[in-house]
Amino acid sequence: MVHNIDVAKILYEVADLLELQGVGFKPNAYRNAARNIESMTKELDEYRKTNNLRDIPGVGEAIAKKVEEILATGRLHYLDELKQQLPAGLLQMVEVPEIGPKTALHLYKELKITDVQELKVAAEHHRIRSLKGFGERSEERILHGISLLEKRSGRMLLGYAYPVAERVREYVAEHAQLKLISLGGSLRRMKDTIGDIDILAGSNDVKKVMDSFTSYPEVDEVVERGPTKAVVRLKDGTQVDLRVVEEEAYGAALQYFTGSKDHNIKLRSLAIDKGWKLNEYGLFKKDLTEVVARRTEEDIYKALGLKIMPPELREDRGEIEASLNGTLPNLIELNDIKGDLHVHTVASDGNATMEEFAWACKKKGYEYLGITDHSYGLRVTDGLSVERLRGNIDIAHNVAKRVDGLKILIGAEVEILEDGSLDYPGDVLRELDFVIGAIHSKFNMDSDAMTKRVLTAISNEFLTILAHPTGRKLEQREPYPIDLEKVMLAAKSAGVCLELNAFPERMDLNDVNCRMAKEIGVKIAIDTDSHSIPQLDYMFFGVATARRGWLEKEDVLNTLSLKELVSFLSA
DNA sequence: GCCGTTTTCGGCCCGACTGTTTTCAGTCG
Repeated sequence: MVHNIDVAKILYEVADLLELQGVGFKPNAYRNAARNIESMTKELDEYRKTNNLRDIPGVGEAIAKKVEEILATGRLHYLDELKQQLPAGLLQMVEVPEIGPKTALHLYKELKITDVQELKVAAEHHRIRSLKGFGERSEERILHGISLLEKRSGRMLLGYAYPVAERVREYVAEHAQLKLISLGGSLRRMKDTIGDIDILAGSNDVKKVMDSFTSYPEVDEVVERGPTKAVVRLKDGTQVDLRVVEEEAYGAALQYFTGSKDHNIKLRSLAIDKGWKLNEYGLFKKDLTEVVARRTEEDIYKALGLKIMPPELREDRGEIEASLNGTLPNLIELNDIKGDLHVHTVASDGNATMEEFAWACKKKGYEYLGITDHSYGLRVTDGLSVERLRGNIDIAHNVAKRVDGLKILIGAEVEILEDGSLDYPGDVLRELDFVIGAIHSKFNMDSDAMTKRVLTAISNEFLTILAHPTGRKLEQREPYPIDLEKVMLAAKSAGVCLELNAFPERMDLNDVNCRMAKEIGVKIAIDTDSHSIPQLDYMFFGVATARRGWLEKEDVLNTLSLKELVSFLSA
C-alpha cells in the first residue's frame, strides 16, 4: 500500500525540481498539496473511497490525477521526466547554505557544475568569481557553506535542542536585563526536530541585546549582524538567530517568528480580508499609518477574530478554522500527568535503581510509577528471566515500604515476537500489574506481515500498552511499514493503549498519528522510556508532542488518578 | 498548479541581510 507520506515525498520532490528550473508558483502549489496530504489523519487509499481527492485543500485537477497515479503505481511519470531534465546533484547543491535554486541553476548553465563536489573544486580554483554577480567573497562563502554541510548531520532533536536554546535565552536575558525574550520558530512550536534556534527579544536598547548575544561563551562564529538581527553559530554547530524588536511590537514579532509559515500566511489573508496588513511589526490599517494591534500575541489574534492558540497548534492544520468556530481543543498540560509507565531500572539496561526512580517520581508529584524492564528475549539489554522478573516484584514491595504516597506498578516491556506472541507466558503476564508490548527486532517485514504481527499482540488479553508503535528513530531509522489505522481500530476495540514514547530519538507516535488516534478513539499513554533519572524530564516533550496532536487530558491514560488507573487496569 | 462572495483570470506573505552592486537579486526564515 502507498502511504500518504510516500505521496507527499514525491510531490515535495516535484516541487524542488520545478523550483530548480526557475518555475514560479507551481513549486508552492505542489508543496502545499504535499503538506496537506502529509498531515491528513486518514490514509488516501481509504479517503478516496468516500471523498474526492480534490476536496483536500491544495489539491486540484492536475495534482489529483498525479496522486491517483502514485496510489496506483507507487511512482509518478512526471517526476521521472523532471529528473531527466536536470542533474540530480543540483538538488544537493541547494542544500549548501547560501546556495539557492537560482544560484545552482546559474552555476550549472554557466560552468557546467552538476554537484557539490564539482562546486567545491570550482570555488577552490577561483572559477566562480569570473561570473557576473559573484566575487571573491562568494567563493569563500560557498566553501564555508560546503564545509558546514559536510559537518552537519541533519536536524536536531527537540529534547536536545531545547535546553541548549534555553541556556542562550537565559544568558541574553540576564546580561541585557530583558523581560521580553522568548524562543520562537519550530522550537516554540515544539516540533520533534529543529533546524535552528530562533530567539526573539523586545528591547529599546538593541545594541546591548546584540552585544550580549554575540558574547555568549559558546559562540564560535558571528555569521551575520545587522541592525535588528544577528546570527551566530555555536561551537557544536548549532545556528542561533536573534531578532530584536521594540517593546511595543513584541507581540506581533513573537507571533510572526513563531510561525509556522503556513499558519502566518493564513493569518495574513485573514488580515487582508479585513482590509488590514499583518507583518512582524504589527497589524495595521492598509496604509500603515494606524496600528490595529501589536503589543501582545493575544491582541493580534483577538483583532483578527480569533482566540489565541498554543504555539503547538500553529501548523495550519485546521486550528484557525477551529478558533473561528470555537472548537479549539483544551490541550493536555504537563500538570495533568499523574505518573510515568515506562522506565528501565538497573535490573535490565537502566542505570538507576527502582528506589531512585520512585523517589524522583514522588518528587515530581506523581501518584504512580510503572516499572517496565525488558523481557528475556531482548538479550542486549540483559532482559529479565521469569525468575528475575519475580525478583523485581519483591524489590517493589520493599521500595513501597520506604517510599510512601507513590504506588509502584510492576510491569514489563515484553518483546513482540515475529509471530505476534509475547515473550513471557500468560501465567507470568497475569502476575503483572500491566504489560507493555514492543518490537525491537525483525523490522524488515512487509506491511501486511508487520500489521498482522502487531494485531496478534493486541489480541493478547494481557497487553495494556503498545510501545513506540511505528519503531522510528529520528534521523536514524524510518518507521517500519505498518497499517496504523488498522492497528488503532483493533487497539480501540481491545481496550489497548498506544504509546507516545517521549524519548527524543523516538517521539513515537508522532503528532499527526496522535491526532489520528484521538479521532479513532484510542487512548494514548505518554511515557518517557527513561533509563536514568534525568530522562524522566522527557515527559515535558512528550506532552508537547501530544499537544501538537490536539490531545486533551481525557485522551491520555496517565492523566488518570491512581484509583482510576487501577480500575482501568483491572477492567 | 490552485483558488475564488472584489471569482474563471490574475494573483500567489513579507521583510532582513549580504554581496556585488550604484539599485538589486538571491537567500533565508
